[in-house]
Amino acid sequence: MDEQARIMQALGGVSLAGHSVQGGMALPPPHGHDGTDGDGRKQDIGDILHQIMTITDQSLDEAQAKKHGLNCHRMKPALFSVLCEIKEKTGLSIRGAQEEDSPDPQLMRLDNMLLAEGVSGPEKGGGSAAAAAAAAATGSPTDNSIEHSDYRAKLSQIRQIYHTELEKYEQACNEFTTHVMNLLREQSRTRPISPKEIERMVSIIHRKFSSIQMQLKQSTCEAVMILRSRFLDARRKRRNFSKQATEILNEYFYSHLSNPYPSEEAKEELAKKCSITVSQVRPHHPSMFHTSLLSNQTKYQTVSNWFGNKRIRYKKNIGKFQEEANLYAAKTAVTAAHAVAATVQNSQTNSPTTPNSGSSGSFNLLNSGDMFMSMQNLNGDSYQGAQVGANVQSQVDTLRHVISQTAGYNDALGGNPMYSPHGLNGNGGWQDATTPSSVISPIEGPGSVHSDTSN
DNA sequence: CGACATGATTAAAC
DNA sequence: GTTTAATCATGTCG
Repeated sequence: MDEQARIMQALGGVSLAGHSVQGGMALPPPHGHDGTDGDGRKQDIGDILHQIMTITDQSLDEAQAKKHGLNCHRMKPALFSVLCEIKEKTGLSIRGAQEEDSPDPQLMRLDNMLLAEGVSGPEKGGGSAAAAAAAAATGSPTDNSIEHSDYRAKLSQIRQIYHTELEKYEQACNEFTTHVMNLLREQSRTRPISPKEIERMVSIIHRKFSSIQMQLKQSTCEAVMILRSRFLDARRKRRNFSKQATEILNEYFYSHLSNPYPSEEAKEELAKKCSITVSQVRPHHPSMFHTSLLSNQTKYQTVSNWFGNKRIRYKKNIGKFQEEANLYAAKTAVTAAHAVAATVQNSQTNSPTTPNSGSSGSFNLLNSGDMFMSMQNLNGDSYQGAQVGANVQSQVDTLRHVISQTAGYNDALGGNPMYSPHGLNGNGGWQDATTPSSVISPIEGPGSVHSDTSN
């Protein structure tokens, strides 16, 4: 304590001497007081500085009183201008030290992640309640959709926490900033503070708070990652499709046997019909943070998987799928027959058929005449497919199958194929559906198709 | 538990 | 980018 006082004393002396306080500075006129000797003045200044330096050690009331005393002190203006001068001289170096804040790449990465995951972006779908409602709305809410809504709920929980925390931080930051600004404004009465300085202080505070926010963002990202990895792990456990779903997929497959490559629209339609939810959809490479940016190709990956597997497995062992093929062919044939009847009626009532791709529930036919032609020609194996649209082709596939059955060639014994996989060419690939130049002869050697059940 | 079924993943070809 | 073919990993059934 003694030493501090001594330093204070020395400091006062030096600074005052160095800056010609005693000379031309705007000191209060000496005549106002009786203490006109230099020593007394020095003592006075030393006292003031000492009070300033030790102001933080005192209680609030005491400090307040001292502050008031200082503000009213006759030496105050003089000290103020001295401080101004010192500041002006040292200000340059401070200003030079100001660094430009560059956008933090780490922070940007975190922001992008949170945005991609829908944590920081605009609320979509109305949160978990909407997700649950959507899950309930689908005819048969599968386990997957429940799982998915669970995921959504958890995500929205994280989202909520993140937002409240962020808001808290922002509020605290603002409060603290105004507090500091008030303090500085208050202090500016005793010491010179430029607006630039206040600005700088504010930016420092903001930087500090944003570093805290970054921690929040980081931990939020981690939480999402953990949630996501758990969710993906859960999905990794394969779930078989519902019976209805496989039925729908099989129906499509066997009615498009000549070209079992559903278009994107068809896949979408099938996915919808099968209630294959997004939870059953995942990017080809299950890397993090991509679901919200799913492209169309990956969107119906599950349907594509199914068709890929089906094609290869069907081709590998057609014999094994005979029964299934017959079943679905017969099933679709009924629908087709109904469609034919409907079309006949339609053409009679002079209503033109409008193309309605993707809706396998209602077939579109060019006209009834063509359809009958097709059917007749099928028996004669001279069908010209080029004129017929793809949707008709699917019915042709089915009908041909049925007709081939009723035509009575060959028996169904010993696993012999009831109909030949006409869409399949000799090389084991599917022909182009738009140009089924000629139908494979039904009198194909049974050996060429039935063959092995070995694997 | 083992065999088979089936959805997903992968490399390679296109 | 898609598809094929092989393979993995899990579900299911007896």
